[in-house]
Amino acid sequence: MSCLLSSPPIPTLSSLQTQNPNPTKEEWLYTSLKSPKTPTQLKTLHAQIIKTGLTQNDLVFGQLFLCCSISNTMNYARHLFDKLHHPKLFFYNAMIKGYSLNDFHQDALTLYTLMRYRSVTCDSFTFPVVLRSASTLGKIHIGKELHGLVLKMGCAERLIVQTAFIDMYCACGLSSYGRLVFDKIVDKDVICWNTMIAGYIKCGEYGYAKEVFELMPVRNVSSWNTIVDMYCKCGDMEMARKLFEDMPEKDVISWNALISGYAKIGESGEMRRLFDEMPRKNVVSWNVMITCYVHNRQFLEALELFRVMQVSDVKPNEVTVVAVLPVCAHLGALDLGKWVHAYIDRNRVKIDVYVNTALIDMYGKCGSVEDAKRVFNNARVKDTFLCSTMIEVLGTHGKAKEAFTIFSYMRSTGIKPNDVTFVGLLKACSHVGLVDAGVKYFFMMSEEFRLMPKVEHFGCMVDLLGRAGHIEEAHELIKSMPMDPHPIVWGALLSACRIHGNVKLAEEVALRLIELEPQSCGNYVLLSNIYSKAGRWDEAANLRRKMKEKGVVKKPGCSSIAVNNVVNEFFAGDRAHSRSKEIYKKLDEIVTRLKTEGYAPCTSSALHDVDMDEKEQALLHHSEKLAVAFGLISTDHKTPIRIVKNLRVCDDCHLFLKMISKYYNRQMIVRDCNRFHHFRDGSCSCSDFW
DNA sequence: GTAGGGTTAG
Repeated sequence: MSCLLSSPPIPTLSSLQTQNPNPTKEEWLYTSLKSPKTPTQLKTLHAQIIKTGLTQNDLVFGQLFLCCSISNTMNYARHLFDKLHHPKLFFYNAMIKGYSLNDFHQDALTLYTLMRYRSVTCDSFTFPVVLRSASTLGKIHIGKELHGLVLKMGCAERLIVQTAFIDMYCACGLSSYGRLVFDKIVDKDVICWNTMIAGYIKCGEYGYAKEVFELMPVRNVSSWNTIVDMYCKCGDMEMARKLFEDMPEKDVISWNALISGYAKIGESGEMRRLFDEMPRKNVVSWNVMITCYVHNRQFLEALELFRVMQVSDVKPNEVTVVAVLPVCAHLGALDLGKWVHAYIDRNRVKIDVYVNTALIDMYGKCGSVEDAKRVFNNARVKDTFLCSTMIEVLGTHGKAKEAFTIFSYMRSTGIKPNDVTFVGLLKACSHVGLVDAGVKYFFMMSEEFRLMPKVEHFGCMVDLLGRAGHIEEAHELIKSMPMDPHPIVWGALLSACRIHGNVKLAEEVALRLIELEPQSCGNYVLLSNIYSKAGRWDEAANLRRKMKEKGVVKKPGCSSIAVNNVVNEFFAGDRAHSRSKEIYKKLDEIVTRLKTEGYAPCTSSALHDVDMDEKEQALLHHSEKLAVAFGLISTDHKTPIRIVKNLRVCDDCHLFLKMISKYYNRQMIVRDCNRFHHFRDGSCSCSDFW
């Protein structure tokens, strides 16, 4: 839908008249076809071409194909193409070029094969385009065949064709073949040299790249940029910096290359200095910066830069929003995410499969499955990533059946699942306890799709079996794993033991885990909770002493809630918020109210070795309780409260939230570190199973 | 020919 919005309208006759007072119908149509169109507009234009009798006019009709390609509607172009009885070479070229520009390289190659089968002779316009597709897909046999053909046809001397061969061979990993072509060329231009250098870099042969660079008789900015980027890619920033300083002239790409070099090694300080210093910035400069901040988990810096970018003279594009959306996802800031989505529509940012994937992930992680589904259904291009993301979202929200439907969709449309797809499916099964389905998918992976289960898949299976109470089977599965079980796998077994009260095995597993990752607090906390629940206070105390000795600090619980686009963070017992007084007052009121309804704090969740009263206090000031209290005083009663927590929700908070949803008649959506809880009318979507 | 992008087990 947003694609419809993003197409500029067809220019009217009057708007063109300012440049050309009397355009002919032909000129008018040709000009119209220069900018992207919606499918409806394309149909209208096609009808006009037929009406005007211009179907024989290669220039106008060919432009229609090219217009389809810039409008992302290659299906329509193909529909028109298939109606032609004997398509001319010109139309094959236009179609292949269209496919290639839209990155449908397989379609480009298939059409090329059809063309050969129909004995249509290619020309020098066909070769570079087909070569590009062949090299992108690494189809060396097509590349070689083309090479033979070109030699036979005698158009091998064209520099552009030669250059395309160098590129193709190098992209297929055969730099020595590329070098043979390169060496035979008599009048090499600078593009040819640059392609050879880039080819060596693609093959990881940096030494040769440098050698060719030094041999160049004339270098342009691109040559320097390529070589500077090469040093950045290897992380040799010293050399990159030296070359950058030596460059006779620099353009924005030179600066971007260097900045992204610092970004890659995480030196955000030096990156920022250069960014502030550069004379002119383009959209890539901003994107490199924002992406780097996101990767370094400097989310607030990323958002701030995105804000500054909007008042700069550079417009954000699809790459920018793909960088920013994960920030919303991470913060669970639904309103902010929705704002970015609206921004995309309002500013006609191109919506491609990356943007859609990021949107689905954002909506999923912000708790709005409905919005995620809407984006999925409207997505014109669906690929493995997009579908896997949708499956993952449905799974974490406990909608296993719908996740299976997406998987069936993938199978019926030929979208190949990958290992991540199966992680999503297995997770979906384990959240709702569908053991049989999980086992089915686990075996399907290798038997039907030739994907070997990785440690992640074993982790999911242990979780699935363990949660459903098949603890022994889960344990057996770990023992039978072909690889070393990652601590996460043992962790899955441990939490199963916790749910099903298997103290004996829990102890064994937890001690092993503590040995494996002595600095991770979670294992101590889990085991200590298990001891406390079993009334083994001494051992719980012992464990805490051990923790202290090893200098392990308990990761503080932190919950965040976004109100009016401001993210409010709360730590347990935190009094830093500006409305702290009101929040604690509200919390007192809630507790008093819920106690009259039968709420009794379940103190076994508290780790502290203190008396009952203090234990209760610590419990009552858990971060999610503070966040909920804040939500209740700062939003109206119809607004669902959305909270993101960094740890797992404890038993007590879970009960507390269920009761609030009933007695305060409030919907609450809580994302903990591994799933969603939708609280409503006194119950939770996880069925107390988490 | 050169800079920037999406999913992943406790």
